[in-house]
Amino acid sequence: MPLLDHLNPEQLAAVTLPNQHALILAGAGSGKTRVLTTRIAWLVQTGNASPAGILAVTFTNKAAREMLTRISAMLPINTRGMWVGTFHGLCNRMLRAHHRDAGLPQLFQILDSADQLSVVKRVLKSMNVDEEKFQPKQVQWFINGAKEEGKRAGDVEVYDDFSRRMVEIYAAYDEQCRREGLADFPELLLRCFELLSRNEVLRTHYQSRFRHILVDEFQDTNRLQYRWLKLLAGQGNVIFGVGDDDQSIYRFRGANVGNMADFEREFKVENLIRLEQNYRSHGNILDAANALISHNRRRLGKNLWTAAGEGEPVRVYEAQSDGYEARWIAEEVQSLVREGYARSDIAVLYRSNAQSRVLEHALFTAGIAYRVYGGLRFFERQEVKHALAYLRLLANPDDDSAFLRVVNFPTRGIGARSVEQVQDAARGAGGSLWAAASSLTGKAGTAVGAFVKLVAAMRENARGLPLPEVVDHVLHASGLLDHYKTEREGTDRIENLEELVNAATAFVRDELPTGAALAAVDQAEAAAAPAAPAEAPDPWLAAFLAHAALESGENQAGEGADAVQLMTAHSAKGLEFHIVFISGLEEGLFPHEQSVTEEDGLEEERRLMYVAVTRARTRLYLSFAQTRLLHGQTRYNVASRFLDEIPAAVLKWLTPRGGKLFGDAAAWQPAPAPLRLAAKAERSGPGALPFRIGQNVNHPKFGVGVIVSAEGSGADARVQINFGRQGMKWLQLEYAKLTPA
DNA sequence: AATCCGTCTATTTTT
DNA sequence: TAGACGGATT
Repeated sequence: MPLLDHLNPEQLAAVTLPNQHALILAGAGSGKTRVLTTRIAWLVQTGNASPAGILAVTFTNKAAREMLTRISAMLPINTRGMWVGTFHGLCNRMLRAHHRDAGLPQLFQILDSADQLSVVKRVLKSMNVDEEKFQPKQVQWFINGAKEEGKRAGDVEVYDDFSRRMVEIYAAYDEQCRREGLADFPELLLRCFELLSRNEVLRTHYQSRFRHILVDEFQDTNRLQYRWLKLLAGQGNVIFGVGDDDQSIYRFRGANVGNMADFEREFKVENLIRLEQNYRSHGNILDAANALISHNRRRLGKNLWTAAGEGEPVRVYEAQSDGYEARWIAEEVQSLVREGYARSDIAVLYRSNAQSRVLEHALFTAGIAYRVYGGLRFFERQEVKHALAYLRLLANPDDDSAFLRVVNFPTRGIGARSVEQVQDAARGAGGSLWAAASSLTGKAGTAVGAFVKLVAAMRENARGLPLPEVVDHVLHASGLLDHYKTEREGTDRIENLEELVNAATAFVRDELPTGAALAAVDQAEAAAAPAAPAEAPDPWLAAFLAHAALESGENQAGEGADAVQLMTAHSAKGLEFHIVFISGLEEGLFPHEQSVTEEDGLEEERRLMYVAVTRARTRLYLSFAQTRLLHGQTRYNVASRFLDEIPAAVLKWLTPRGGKLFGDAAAWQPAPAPLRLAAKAERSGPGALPFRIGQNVNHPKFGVGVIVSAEGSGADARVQINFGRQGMKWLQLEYAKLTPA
């Protein structure tokens, strides 16, 4: 079967497994997506499954899209009947189809994290809660955490006044969302889970439909997602899970690697296949990765190998400072480009976003085009959010969040007190702001009345128009375009607003089968759903709004440009590059200092490093700096322990190793102590200190460290030394047996 | 309604 | 150090 050509034995075994639960441990670069998509194609082609019997779930829209594209290339069928999408996308699809059973309005709106935060703030205000004690972010975190545990406010355990109040806030928040017809991200999951567990008819319907459930990135699932899968699997359906416990780097947002082991145990998985052949990296890079990850205790176990040669050694560079490190990277990039590498083949990775600054500066100075990942996405821009708020108000007048966002934007003389009046009236009547505003201003002439009339007119004029024209009408009628025309920096914003019309056009054209749009279609075919009401609101508008919330859009323009790629190690997951720089390999930074106090934190950092290392195809650079400016202070760091965990045999030090004079000594200059600290040390008297600030020293018990500061003189002389993982210590010079390292 | 100023904070992120 | 945010000012 041509479908199965060019698969290696393990991939082939995985693809052609019988209809039983399976867990595929897919190492980095082992052809995971290929196995997943070929498995689906194989199931359909052999008649083991019908397209409609397949549900495949991923974490990102990008991954879902990629899967659909590849399946379409392998199978000459319409992939429409297949449910391929993100957890949130699929839940949204199900909730739209059964909104009545789920207790949601047909046009419920989806809150992204920022929207959710503003609802939380609003609730806190209305409850007169001290925002110092109950910080909105923390409340949001609490609510989402509870939802991901499958708990409603009534299910959360209360152990003190604080948690009691927290639960009250949670309850009030959920009530507010219900009133406004809103669902936040975890709500989509939880609501869908509750729908299926409470409604036997629906559960049976979907259980008998999705005979094959395929899960991508199993290690990233949270508890609720796992339970959702279990529920859908029922007794007879088959789960095909693909994941890599060594690449689990999202525990901080609820991912639970333990789900893999639980799956294996609870489903009595007998088919466990390891994909260990790596098609991405050269041998030395894999050796480095394998050795590094072998320091983790809790693993399912896996060792990557490659048929490619060992390739180049892993290059290591020690810089005096973060600035020097960045400059060196820029120079190296320049010579690579001269060698013929495309800039886009090169990635510079770092642990935290703050590090991008120096790198950007160096690249900019060197005149190298670069692109930074992260930052504001298209649908998160304020002008786009404003436009979407008008659209939301058209679709659902009860959406107070949308109302508040645009009631006075562009400014139309509705001040805080007018808004408060409306809010009071709404509270009194138990209705929405929109309802209160319309009844309050029966006699027009007031500013609020004008706003109500404006939106009502917009709704009327938009009725029956195709989606892009609805968007276009709203942009004009709302005054958003005029507003940004008068603003100094408004040109970009206007472009984005015009882009929103394009997005709507593209949305209608492509019907993005990964999620939202199909909801409208499902509605008709949903077995258990009652007939749609005669005067259905524009399903396209609702679908587009869901799309905007679920898929926040490209990070930035310039996607395809030939530029060096700058990103965090987290964002690099799933990508690959010919050349990879991992910068800032210092204790406290990578591994991050906050991680050592967390349970299993260090192992997660190591997995993150493993992810970073395995992004490289042909060449990998590791670099660190002796000093780094952090929060406006110079920090003296020691090299990351991760460097020690990579076998010396695969490393090639470009600078003398560990400060000792190895190799090309001329290339290495001792770090000059920053002036401020040097002066402080000098105050203790000339000759008092046989050591220099910033110097590497050896301590018989604590090992190698860096002198960070000093005080006192003579017998009182003390030095502060950063021993990295041993921590920061003050040592009395007289007693401490320090030797230069 | 826009601007200024002081205060606070500072891992990682998708949906 | 710098950037974001909230409150007070103009």
